[in-house]
Amino acid sequence: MTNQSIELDRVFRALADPARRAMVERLSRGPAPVSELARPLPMSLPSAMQHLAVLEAAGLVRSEKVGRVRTCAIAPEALSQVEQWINARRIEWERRLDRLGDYLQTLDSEGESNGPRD
Amino acid sequence: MTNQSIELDRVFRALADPARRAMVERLSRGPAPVSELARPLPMSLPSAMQHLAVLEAAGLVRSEKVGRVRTCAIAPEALSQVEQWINARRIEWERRLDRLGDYLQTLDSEGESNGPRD
DNA sequence: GTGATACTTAGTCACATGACTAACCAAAGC
DNA sequence: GCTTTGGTTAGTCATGTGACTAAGTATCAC
Repeated sequence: MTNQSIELDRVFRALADPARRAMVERLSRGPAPVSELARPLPMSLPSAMQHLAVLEAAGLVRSEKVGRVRTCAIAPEALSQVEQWINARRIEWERRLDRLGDYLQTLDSEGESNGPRD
Repeated sequence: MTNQSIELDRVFRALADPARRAMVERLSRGPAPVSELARPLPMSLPSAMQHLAVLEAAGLVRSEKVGRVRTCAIAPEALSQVEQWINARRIEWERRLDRLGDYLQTLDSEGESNGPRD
């Protein structure tokens, strides 16, 4: 279990909740205080704060308190990790499908000439 | 709570586990029977099957049983949903940062000419 | 300095998750 | 046909998650 893997765990898990995704969506459009993030959500403020804590633990959100207001902002680096993982998978299966395509085409050519043409 | 959102929940949640990601990684390289997916994992076969069920419920994996062997394959469509969501967020914050950049440049120009030049 | 505002902490509770063993079913192999 | 193999189901259990209320702290506005 690498550190890499544990971070991915946290990021995927953090995004696996509509309330938390709503917060990320809001923050993608600019920084906001806790109360503004919590207001649209159908839950109490403490519950919303818990979600926020999950996002911060995953590195998706940074926040800073000034006076009595905590302002939150998105931290895009964490998302790029997810993108990289997905891209790696896509590359693997596309390469495989290419090989498969080549193979099928080979079969096809062999069919035309009624045997391999080496 | 849209259907879209519920699907995203399931996909993110499914990927938030190293055992399940390992299965997806394996299947990206080609189809495999249940036992091959389970073998490298540090858990019993029934536990592995449960993980597999989560992946299937999320639409990330399809499987078909022939004889006594169930062969699993990746279903790439589900992953593209995730990609789309992440891209949408990136577009939002990049647009915002562009606007911010423009604004800062405006301030800069105003500084040079010592006032707005309209 | 008193009250409202903006969080924060603590404590509780229901339910979901993820692991296990044991037992079971059905197709192969001999 | 009996055994092995590959998968499945059932039932149990510990832990994690996500919600709440109540109460506390630290600013800010007057």
